[in-house]
Amino acid sequence: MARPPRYDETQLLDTAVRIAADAGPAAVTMSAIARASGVPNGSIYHRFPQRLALLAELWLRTVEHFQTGYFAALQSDGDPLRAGAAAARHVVAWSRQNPREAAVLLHGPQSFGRDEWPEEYARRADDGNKRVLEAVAELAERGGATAELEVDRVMLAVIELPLAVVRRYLRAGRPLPPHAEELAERCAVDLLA
Amino acid sequence: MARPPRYDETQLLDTAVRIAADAGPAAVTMSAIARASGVPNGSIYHRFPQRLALLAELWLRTVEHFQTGYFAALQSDGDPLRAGAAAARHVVAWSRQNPREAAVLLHGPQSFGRDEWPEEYARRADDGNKRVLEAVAELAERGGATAELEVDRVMLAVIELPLAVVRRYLRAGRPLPPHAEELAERCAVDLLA
DNA sequence: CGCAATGTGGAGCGTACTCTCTATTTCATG
DNA sequence: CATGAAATAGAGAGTACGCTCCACATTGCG
Repeated sequence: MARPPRYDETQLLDTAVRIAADAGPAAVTMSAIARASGVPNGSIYHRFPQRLALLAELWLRTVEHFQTGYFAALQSDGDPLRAGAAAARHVVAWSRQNPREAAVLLHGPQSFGRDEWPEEYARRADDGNKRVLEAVAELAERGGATAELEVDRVMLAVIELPLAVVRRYLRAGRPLPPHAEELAERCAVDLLA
Repeated sequence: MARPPRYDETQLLDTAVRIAADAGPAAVTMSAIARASGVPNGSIYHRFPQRLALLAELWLRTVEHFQTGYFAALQSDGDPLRAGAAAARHVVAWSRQNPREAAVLLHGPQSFGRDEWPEEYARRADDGNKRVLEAVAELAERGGATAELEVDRVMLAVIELPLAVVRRYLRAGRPLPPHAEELAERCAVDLLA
């Protein structure tokens, strides 16, 4: 016995991602989302109690979307070298298929107000981070890397380095070249070997 | 026959760098600089005609400061492998000595309004970029790399990868660990070999 | 000392943004 | 059809920021 919702969070977050990718996180204002989506100002506050909650959801939705595929790639192969290669390749491939979400990822949580998020969101972000760190640490162990410097190198190979490849092109406003996956995978393998 | 200046650009830019490093580029407002430096609002506009000019100078001063040492490292050795290793190590060492400026570097020019800079500043930024690209391309050539994928790999090894090492720690708010230089150099060598 | 030249300092205008508040709309149900 | 729960819509209060303006201060020089 109630009026059905006319807008949903997804629609608003999609608009917010588009704005963030095109004009940076600072441009993701409630007014901008209202203008771009046609949803009135007040209706947005019906879905998100405050701007920081919207930014937090925007970040978490994006990073969690990324991580599902990333974990799958990391565990796709028993051989740690091949698993690492698959993970590195996945980062680039996913970014190619989701360039706007990739742009969000590259900005990092701080740009979306991470330090002022309500506890609940901060915890969700920490959990996700922890899962990634554990998965990569396990990969390093399977590969025989134990020293801190060795683990750092694995982390670099399967996360930071492929992201650096993506960043290099997206920051310049250019699309990813066809050989980007190849580049990231080969470099990752070289660092892991 | 005139009143001597009481404040100078350096003082204001130093404050701006501190704010940018601690709270992000968006926090670098004219009001924030005025509050943090004790220089009145109006006096800042005596040095910088508009906010974007200040942001542009902040970015350019930082990146040019970085590049002087970087070029020296790139040309420090005739052997391309050793030169690349020195460059990678320099990126980390410089970031360790200048953590706030390094934080600025990691944000990238877009975060400082690059797309809306007056022509003059945009050109200066382009020139600096071009010099770096040329220097790295020359290094790649000396190392026998000619294919586009090979040049990209060199670019990754001597710029993006060491920056990724720095980013990993600074983004988390932690200081660079003692072995960071070693990590960046070894990984760079592996990618160059 | 008076003058010209340059720098200062802070009040304040216009704008944009976050968030609130409330009248209004919509729909399942009795 | 009347009712009430849930959602909408948009005006507007409060705040911060970019930038302007101009009365005033500080110097070197004649």
